[in-house]
This record gives sequence, C-alpha cells and structure tokens, in this order.
Amino acid sequence: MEAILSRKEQIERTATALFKTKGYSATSMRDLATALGIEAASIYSHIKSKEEILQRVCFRMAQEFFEAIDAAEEAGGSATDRLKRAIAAHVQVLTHNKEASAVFLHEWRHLSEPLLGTYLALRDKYEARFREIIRAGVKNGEFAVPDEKFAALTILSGLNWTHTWYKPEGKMTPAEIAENLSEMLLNGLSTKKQALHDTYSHLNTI
Amino acid sequence: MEAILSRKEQIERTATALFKTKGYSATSMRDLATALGIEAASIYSHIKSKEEILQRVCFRMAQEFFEAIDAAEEAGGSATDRLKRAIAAHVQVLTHNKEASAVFLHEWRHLSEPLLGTYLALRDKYEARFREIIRAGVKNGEFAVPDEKFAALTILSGLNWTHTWYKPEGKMTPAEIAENLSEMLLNGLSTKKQALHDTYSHLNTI
DNA sequence: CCTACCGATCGGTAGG
DNA sequence: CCTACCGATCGGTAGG
Repeated sequence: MEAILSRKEQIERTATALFKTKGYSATSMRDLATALGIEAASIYSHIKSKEEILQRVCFRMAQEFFEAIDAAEEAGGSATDRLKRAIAAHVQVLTHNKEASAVFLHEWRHLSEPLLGTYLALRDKYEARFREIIRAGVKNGEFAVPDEKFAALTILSGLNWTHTWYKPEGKMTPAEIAENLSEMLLNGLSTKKQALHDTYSHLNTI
Repeated sequence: MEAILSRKEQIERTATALFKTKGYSATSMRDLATALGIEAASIYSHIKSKEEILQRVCFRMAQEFFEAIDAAEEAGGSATDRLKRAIAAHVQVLTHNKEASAVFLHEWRHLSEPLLGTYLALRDKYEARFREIIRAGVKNGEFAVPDEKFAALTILSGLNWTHTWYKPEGKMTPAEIAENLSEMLLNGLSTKKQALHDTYSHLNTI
C-alpha cells in the first residue's frame, strides 16, 4: 500500500497537507522545507514555484473527479441509479484524497490566470454532469426539484463537507457514507412526503 | 438603509470583503489601506491588529447565528416546523451577511488560541442545536436518518454553500431559497420514497 | 491620519 | 541538496 514516493511526490504530498491545515498563503516554503527535513532552497530542484504545487494538486483532483463520474455514468440506468453512482464516485474520490480534496475545494482561488479560468471552467463542466442527471430525472418523473442548478449545487455541497470530518479509521466506510448521503438527498429526512410544496406540486402531479 | 459607518466599521467591512475574495493571509494591511484610501499605518489608530478584525467578524457572526436560531426555536412546534424555521433563520443570516458569512465559514482557522478554541466550541454548540431538532424528530417518528450528527452536518453544509452563489439581485429571495432548501432536505429529490430505509436500518446495528 | 521606519520573513536565484 | 544571499513585502511602532 505504501508506495515509494519520488522526492517530487513527497513534496507535493507534504505541501498538500500543509495547504489544507494552514491554507496556501499562510504556508511558507520554509514551513514545507522544515516538514521535509531539507532547506527551502532545495525544494526548487524539484519544482519551479510554490504555485506549481497548487496547480498540480488542483488539476490532478479535477481529473480524478472526472474519471470517477465517467465510470459512474458508463453503466447507464435510471436517473436515480446514475445519481446514486455519481454520489458514490464523488465520495470515493473525496475520502480517498482527503487532503488534496480540501485543497481542490478551498485553495483554488490562489491559482493565477490563465489557469484559474481553466479551473473554473472544469468545475462548471463537472457540476453540469450532476445537473444533467437531475434534469433527466425531472423529465421522466423520477425527481422533483425547485431548480436543477440549485439542486445540483446543494447536493454537491452536502457531499463536499465530507472531507472535513471523514477519518479512515471512523465507523463509516466511504461506501456507507455514500449510501447515507444518497438516502438523505434522494429521500429526505421526513418519513413521509409532505404536501410542502403546492408551489411546485404542479411538477409532480401524476 | 445606508447607515453612516464609523471608520472602524468601514475598516471591518472593507477587510471582510477582502478576506472573502483573497483570503485572510493573502490580504495585507496595505491592500486594506489602499481599498480605504489611507496609509497602512493609519489603520492602527482604529484597530489593534489584523487578527482583531478577523476575531470581530467571526464572533459577531457566531452571535448572529445564535440569535437567529433562538428566535426560530422560540415558537416551538413539531420537529419539522422547528427545522424549517431553523433553516430559514440560518439562510437569512447567510444571505444578509454574505461576505462576513464567508469569512466566518472559511477563515476562522487563522484565529489563534485561545479564541480558536472558543470559536470551535461555539460552532459545535450551534451544530448541536440542529442535532437536537433532528433527534426529537427521529424520536417521534417525523424523521428517519442514518445518523443524527451526520444528518445535521449534511444539512448545514447544504445551507452553507448558499453564500458562494447568492446575489441579492438574483431571482430567488432569501425566503424562497430557504423554502427550496427545506423542501430538498426534508423531502429529497425523489418523487416517491424508495425502500432504501430498510437498507440502512441494518447498518445501524453494525 | 501621515512620514519614516523597524525587524522578520517572504518566494526565489546563483553557484556549487 | 547546501550555503549564501537577493529584492520585495509583511505586520506593526514611534512620533508627530
């Protein structure tokens, strides 16, 4: 399980942990060097700049999320099935890359242009994948939501909190977390559907 | 509506906007001074330190959230009623203090002890208010959740994303946002309750 | 609220 | 991977 890491990978991994806990800006190259047991200047034999580390982490995570949702959607099925698999895939990536996910979610704003724009475009594309599944579900009557974009963002934000409390040694496995999140988001807390929304009950009139 | 602000309030408000967009660490006192149209040294006639600004924002927002949930729970009612009112109260505070909420939610880790500990204790106490409502609802059969703590955090994280996209001039009012969030979180996306609940009733025994 | 300035620290480079 | 060092900038103070 413990792969031998190249120095560059060590730098990236250590920096990721520091970026998560202290934030990108508050982490100095000397902090990073100390954590690695070398001098600050030595880091530059392996990387070009502090921001390069951030870039690598952000875009590697973007790729991971896309690969995961691609695999999740490949099997097809109902909108419910696809959403549940997309949620599970997202949670798998989050829990398997806890530190890097935190950096991806919170430190991206320290990217400079043009990569910042690229990052934001990728994120929107990823969110669109969730919007599409929800849209399909609304169209065929599986789902009822106030607004597709709103629903997609609410779901993703519910998932994205996971990295703040997830511990590999905790009592819930990533698969169980995903199942519980799916349950909460698809079925809600209430034991019965309420006549809450006459406002948009015209949507679910069957 | 536009109250006359004291210089100290101006400093705090301008700093809050900068902390939100650039982050606390990446915002320099010279950035702040430039935004205010004065010299950096002049700021210190009004505040003691950069961190004092962060402290004031974080603890003011904590107070706002508590006052809001106090008012929301005062009316009593079913767990469903109380949860819906707590959600609406939380969203009101978030949308009414967009920048300060972002700082409260994301920049608190730059507080130093002992205030950091105080902050974390307050946040846990606030989350406990939601856990209590959920627990009451589970007990009397209104709600079914995999885990009360898990449910409270998922709900709060769903709400807390609001500040990233809310715009006062947007098409949804804070009250509508709250209603839509309540609808999604209480009833879920699915048009019918699935037989999923049986799936995790065994998970609880693990 | 300003000028003048402080010691500390920042990201990064030169040269080995 | 190190020593030695750079110019820039940091949060903050003295004194008016």
